Amino acid sequence: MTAARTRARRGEGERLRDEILDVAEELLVSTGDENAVSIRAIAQRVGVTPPSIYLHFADKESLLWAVCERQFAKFDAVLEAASATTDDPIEALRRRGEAYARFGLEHPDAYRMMFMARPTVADRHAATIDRSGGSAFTHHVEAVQRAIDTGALRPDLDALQVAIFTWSGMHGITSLLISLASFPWPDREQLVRGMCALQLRALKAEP
Amino acid sequence: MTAARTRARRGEGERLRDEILDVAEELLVSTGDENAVSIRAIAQRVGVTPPSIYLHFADKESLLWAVCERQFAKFDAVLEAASATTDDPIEALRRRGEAYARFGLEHPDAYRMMFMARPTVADRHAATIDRSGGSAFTHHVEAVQRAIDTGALRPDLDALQVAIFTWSGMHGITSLLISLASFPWPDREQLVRGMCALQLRALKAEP
DNA sequence: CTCCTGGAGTTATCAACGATAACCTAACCC
DNA sequence: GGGTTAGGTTATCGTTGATAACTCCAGGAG
Repeated sequence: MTAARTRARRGEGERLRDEILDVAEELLVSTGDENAVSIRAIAQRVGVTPPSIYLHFADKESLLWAVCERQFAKFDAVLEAASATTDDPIEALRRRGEAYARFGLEHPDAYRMMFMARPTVADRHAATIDRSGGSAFTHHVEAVQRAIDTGALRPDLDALQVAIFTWSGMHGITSLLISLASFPWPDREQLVRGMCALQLRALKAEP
Repeated sequence: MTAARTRARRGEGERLRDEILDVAEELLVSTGDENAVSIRAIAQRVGVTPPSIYLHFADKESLLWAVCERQFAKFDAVLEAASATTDDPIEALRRRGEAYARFGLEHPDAYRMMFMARPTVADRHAATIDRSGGSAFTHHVEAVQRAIDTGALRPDLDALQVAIFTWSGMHGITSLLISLASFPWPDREQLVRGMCALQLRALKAEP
């Protein structure tokens, strides 16, 4: 189907690994259906036979987690970029929150893999999560800490707990919007902004 | 494997349907793995051959949604019971929230089906959701409205929006705890209570 | 130039899954 | 007591993830 691949040279085996990841990612976003990402579909698109995949990935799950790892990097970059557009630590938190939801709604399948995966799956690949998701979470905790340090948020707050709460809030609205498509939601943007505002209201220092 | 079934009498066909649902539910909670709930596994446990399942359910998805419908009924009952233990509308909201999280954490697979299903799935069975999940949501909106009407929550709030926000918040913490099992969470109970408190703080009327 | 090692990828095959078509059969009604 | 039909079964299909065993060819050693 796809143009015949020329066999990779010695030591160039890694090339196929990257191609597989590219195709898997593209297949995921273009079809918008995780089930469409089958080992066979990937192999066909890459121009290779299914067993070749297993030369580079232990199983399908590992492959999907490798894709996930890439997404985490993008995700982290997007949030960091969003919060870097302002000096106000509260405004930075707001922009992080809105960017979070936007990322999830624009890449629902990636988001699903990152934050709504099966517990068994997450367990087996805990190391991957720690590496790739960990840095994004750390950045979030730091952003919260800055807001506490400057007195913008209540000083009695614990940055880690606040980070978890705000994360939960934005994850809640994002994942519900993704999963319950048939629910009669009001305007999405307004919901996201409202959720951000609600949480900040509870956390901001009294004037 | 299982004791040989005696063929159902005329008009008792529905009996098999119920047995299938019982087994599917039991399989889901006992294995804790949605993949373990295969048509074949169910059929074997019921003591019947796989095609018989299709006499009562159009396909696997419909079967799972029927299970889901039962869970929604339980879920709604649990939340209503929790909020009925107090007359204070704020306390009722808190108890609803904590009961929500407890239900999710105690029945993670059921919770996953109810609130974390695929959008395509949710779309095809939108009617089912509206019927079974709708009443639970309606009850929640009513609880919020009571709190607004008594002046416990800020009077400028819209009950529907507040219901969505509080739902999102509790769903956020619940689903993250379910999905990201390997994350180094602090104490679960404390997290859940903290999330409830945080949201109520933002919504309560000024003293 | 020849040999031969080992990295790269294929062919053949498995078991399990969801689903369907075609068939059987026991229960009930007249 | 014989047809009708609800309540199943047998046989089979296409697809999936996965593995064992083979082939092929680049490239270094002699």
